[in-house]
Amino acid sequence: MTTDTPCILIIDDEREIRRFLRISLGSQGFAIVEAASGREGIEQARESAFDLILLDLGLPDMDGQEVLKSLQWQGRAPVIVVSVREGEEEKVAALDAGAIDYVTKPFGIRELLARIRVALRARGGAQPLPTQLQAGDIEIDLVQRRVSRGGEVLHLTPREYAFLARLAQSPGQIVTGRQLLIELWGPVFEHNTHYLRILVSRLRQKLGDDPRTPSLIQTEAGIGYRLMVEGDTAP
Amino acid sequence: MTTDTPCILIIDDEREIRRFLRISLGSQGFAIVEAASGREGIEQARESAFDLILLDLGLPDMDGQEVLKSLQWQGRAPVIVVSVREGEEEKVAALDAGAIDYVTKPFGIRELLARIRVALRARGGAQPLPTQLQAGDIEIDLVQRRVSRGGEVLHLTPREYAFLARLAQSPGQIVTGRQLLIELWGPVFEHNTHYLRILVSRLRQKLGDDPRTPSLIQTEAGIGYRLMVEGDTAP
DNA sequence: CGCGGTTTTTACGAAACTTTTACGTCGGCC
DNA sequence: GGCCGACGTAAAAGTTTCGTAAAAACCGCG
Repeated sequence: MTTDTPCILIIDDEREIRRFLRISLGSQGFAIVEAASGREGIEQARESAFDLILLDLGLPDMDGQEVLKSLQWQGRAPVIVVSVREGEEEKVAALDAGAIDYVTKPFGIRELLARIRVALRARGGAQPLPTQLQAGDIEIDLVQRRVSRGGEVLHLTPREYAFLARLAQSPGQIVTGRQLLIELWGPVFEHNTHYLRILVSRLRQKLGDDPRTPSLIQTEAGIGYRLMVEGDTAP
Repeated sequence: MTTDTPCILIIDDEREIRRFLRISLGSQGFAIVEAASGREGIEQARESAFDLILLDLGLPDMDGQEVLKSLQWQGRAPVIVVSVREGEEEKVAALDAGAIDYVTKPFGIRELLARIRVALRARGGAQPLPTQLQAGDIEIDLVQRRVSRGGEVLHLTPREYAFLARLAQSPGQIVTGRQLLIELWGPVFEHNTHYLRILVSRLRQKLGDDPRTPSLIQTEAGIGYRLMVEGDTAP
């Protein structure tokens, strides 16, 4: 369940809403399962484990409170209620019935996404290693601001770390030399490409990466650099 | 801490709001502590453990995001943001900065109470924060406000202890010099970096830590400091 | 007021980091 | 082959950041 692609169950009877959510959430890297009725939703939730459930309270076949209650079992996924009803009593009832959040339609998708992130953070974020990625025998921990090689901690200068962290934020993708210069030094330094070469040289030495056959920091001549990673655990 | 009377910290500059919340929440059996400024709030939060923090983003002395960031250490209390600003960007920024909920003023007190119950409910399953940690032959007890070396209690000045305690609250992580200055001295002292150097120098002497090969307080030049603790190499 | 403990100011040598400078390498192309 | 451009490496020079000591200002307290 809590793999690199969080799985979300959407329980809503309106086809349009489901479509909207499926597209919006899907583009954020979530796996989506849909249910068009309370009965179907409860069934789905029983059958497989989800990381989060989005529940519309205004379902035709069952009372929202009933559905909420049915979703409360051990090891359940957190439920965010999405509803047209703004009444305070509704909200209190839903929250006290086990929902962890209540969003009223129409809602901003960006806010909903942020609240989903909160819910997922609260659920799996208890572990002390949320944003960590591996590339060969190199480990990059963006929370602890630490890079280690085979368990041994490496000491990187601020610039070196900033460079590596920037590449790590776009794992596997090319980052333009120009972009790196602008982001790390400022727009004025856009053309000081030799800064990058020196930085990369020192970094490769510290990381133990052969520039002839680089397995970590790859040079794309005339373009920029890219960080090769394996099975990245993106946030 | 998590006894039968949950303790809530209210950070808001408006006296009326504080009064209203104190009465409303107090009648529900919560213990209330108030802070009228961001700085005071951060201090309170650092000194004692709360079950929940209610934070107004529109504080006069500090930027809301700054306060929120400063409240994000290990074993922290969940933060519910209370704000007059309705903008979606504001909400997203606050939620992504670590808040677990965002309520816009004016709010219904019943809804706020329900959301508080949700937050406390979620916290129940959280891991107990380490109030005592070891680093080499140094022992730090955050409850008793005591630091000892090989069983012998060390005498630290208030500033020295505050510094060490702040590092201890994010064990293994880097704490920015800027952040330390803001949290220990106030936003005005953001650039007095030499305060930190002097403090660290005296601390290392007392703790018996060689600055050339520090095993306790590690300097990350240009960034900040980090406290090395037992088993810090992330599993 | 004077006192002990603490914080802040002041000053300077040492260390770390960045930038400059210089030179070597690889590969394409006339 | 030899020139050229893009890249990699090494070491020196320059700049910023650190660590430490000592003196001065501050502060609560008897």
